[in-house]
Amino acid sequence: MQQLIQITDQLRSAGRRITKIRKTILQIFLKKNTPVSIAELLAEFRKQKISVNKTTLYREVRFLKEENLLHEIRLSERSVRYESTLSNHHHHFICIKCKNIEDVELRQDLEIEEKILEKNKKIKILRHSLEFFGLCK
Amino acid sequence: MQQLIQITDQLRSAGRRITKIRKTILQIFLKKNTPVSIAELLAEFRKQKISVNKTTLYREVRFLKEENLLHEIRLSERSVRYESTLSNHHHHFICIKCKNIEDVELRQDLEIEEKILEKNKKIKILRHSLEFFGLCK
DNA sequence: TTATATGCAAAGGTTTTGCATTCCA
DNA sequence: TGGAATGCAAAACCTTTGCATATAA
Repeated sequence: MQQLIQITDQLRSAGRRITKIRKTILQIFLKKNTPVSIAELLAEFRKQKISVNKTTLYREVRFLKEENLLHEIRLSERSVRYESTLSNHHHHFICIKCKNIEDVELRQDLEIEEKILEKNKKIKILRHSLEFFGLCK
Repeated sequence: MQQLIQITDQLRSAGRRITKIRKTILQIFLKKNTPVSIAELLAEFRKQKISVNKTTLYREVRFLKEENLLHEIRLSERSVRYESTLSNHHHHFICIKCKNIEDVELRQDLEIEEKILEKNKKIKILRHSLEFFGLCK
């Protein structure tokens, strides 16, 4: 996987180590295309029979966020979710019944609206987060 | 306040009581135009020297949400925020430095995009949540 | 060999629950 | 008077912290 090598090189040159746990986390995020919670990460580790402490996962995920490799998403649940920053920019559709999360893309994204807002309000927009809620099936 | 009378009538005819606490909560939400957290509600009660327990606030806010009078917003912080459903549909801009929240409106909202998504994905969209993050001043 | 990564236990912050009591219609 | 609302304490849940130990480079 090209992306994984690129990331591990980046981390290594910043003096970080590529441990089994860190590599597994990166692989999970590169494989999944919907946002992942810590609980789901833990479950995936259990499934792969790799032992890990939840504190480590919390710490890792925060670290990867600081490295700009993950970003945070808060949906209508307590726990936070994370998603790889390497996937194309997109939004989410969440089914309020089955809680399933799907990626969605807009035909035309929000750059134009952002430019207008920046000008009118004299602000600088760095990112946005857009979620649609409804029913699937 | 016209809106308050309308709401209290609605609640009363559903067999609910208009207590001082409930009325105060409603007034706070009708006055504020940005999303309010439980901690902020508590502070506002203290300011008005009205005694209230935080459990009551959590319960009230959930009740008002079930009555479709409030809806929930999750920004990049632990606690949930609530906002009156009676205010015009809008989005939010959050300054990542000073944490200030501002209402923003799009020149053209997302109905068209929603229709396209509904058709392409065979889903039903009920609502959306859009937040911009950046820097103010 | 040494800074980085991990595990464990405990603490912290937010939200919910159970139950007894109060109070509005 | 009876159902609704409230308060209080404790529990539940998610996340962070402190510190000791292990480990990759």
